[in-house]
Amino acid sequence: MTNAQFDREQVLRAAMKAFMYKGYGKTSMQDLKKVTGLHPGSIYCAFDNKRGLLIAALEQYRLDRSGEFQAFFPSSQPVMISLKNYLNDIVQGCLNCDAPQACLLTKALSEISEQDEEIQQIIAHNLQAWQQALAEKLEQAKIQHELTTTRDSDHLARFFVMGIYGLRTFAHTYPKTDVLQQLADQLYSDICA
Amino acid sequence: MTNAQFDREQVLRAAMKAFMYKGYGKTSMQDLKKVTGLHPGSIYCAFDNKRGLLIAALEQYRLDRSGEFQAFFPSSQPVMISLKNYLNDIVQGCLNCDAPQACLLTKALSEISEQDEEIQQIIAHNLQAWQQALAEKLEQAKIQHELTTTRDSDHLARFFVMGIYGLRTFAHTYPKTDVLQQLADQLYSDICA
DNA sequence: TATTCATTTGAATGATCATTCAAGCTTTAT
DNA sequence: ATAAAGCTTGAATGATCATTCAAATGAATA
Repeated sequence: MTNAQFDREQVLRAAMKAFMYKGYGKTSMQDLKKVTGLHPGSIYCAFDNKRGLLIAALEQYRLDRSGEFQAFFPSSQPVMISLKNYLNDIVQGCLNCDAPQACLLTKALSEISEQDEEIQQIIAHNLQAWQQALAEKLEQAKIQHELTTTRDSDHLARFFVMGIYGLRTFAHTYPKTDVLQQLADQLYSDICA
Repeated sequence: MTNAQFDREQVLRAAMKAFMYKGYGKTSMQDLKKVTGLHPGSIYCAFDNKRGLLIAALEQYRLDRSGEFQAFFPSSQPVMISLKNYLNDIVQGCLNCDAPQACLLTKALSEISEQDEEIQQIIAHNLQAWQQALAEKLEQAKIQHELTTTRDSDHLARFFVMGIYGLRTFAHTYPKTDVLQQLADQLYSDICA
């Protein structure tokens, strides 16, 4: 019943990419067959159905992004420097049209939120975990006196993620480096103030 | 060939609502038949096809929102008061689950952007027109000395719309009045600063 | 080598979709 | 009242979709 003949991570990353590019609804099983190299039967055996594949891909996305996030914050470096690098990386990601232009989480959230409560919960939970991780970094920055503000770390983190959601949407309408960078810089300095 | 036997605006608003709720892809012609009260043949006669109906609905949405926007800024009232009211109204809109939770423009942008260049252009154009209208209001506020900042009105307007995009996405993950209001207030005061 | 068992495979299935169109109906003009 | 024209109607069409399953294949054991 279960199997692991194929590279699960590679399959999930291929599915992720397809879902990000076309959206969940418009990604057909034929598309998924093509990009994963798996035949329909194998996909159904491993993930139950298309929805199961999305759920597994969301989990892989969470793992990948979580690792990526932590890698941006080495203990050897001031937190706020890392945060700026992280933000700049997101700006670059918005401009790189070939790769995942949008975040899988926000893309899927926008598409599915009204239709599938369970998936909405998964996505909301992942986004909140990301926000919480950011809040922890900001709290650490406050403790290390890199960041001096009376505002609550949770409050700051919420505003920061809101800004990034907005930045990604904005990039869809106007993908120019300088404007996006300016917006990101403004967001960063509003956090510091 | 052409006809106007039915109430075009009413039909387009019904279609808008359906597209906002289910998304373009998942809204079937049967759904559209149900909500518009029009038979498939009539829809094809009036709008060519489903895509044509979307384009017409986007135009109606632009008209509706444009009127709504201007109504928020009566000349009898300070611009910045109107802006705050407008922002608060958006916060309420994010919480009103029954009605268009999301903006049709951003919802369609997220779903269609990679697939249909022409529709992407229409949406991007509409969003930029909205941003431009905001920039004009901010410029007016500066002239009337309601707003004292060295920052460019275009820059401010971009940051503002970015914030609203982000607010709407945030609301999908965490639709609590107080948190959204706090984020909106923060956005407003960051514009003023 | 022969046999058994699990996996892979892709064609078949049934549902749903956007779109079309010919028949029926209403309206308008004479 | 009659005829012509256009509009409404919803069943039919052909394509595409997610999903299934029986046959083919390969691996493992004896």
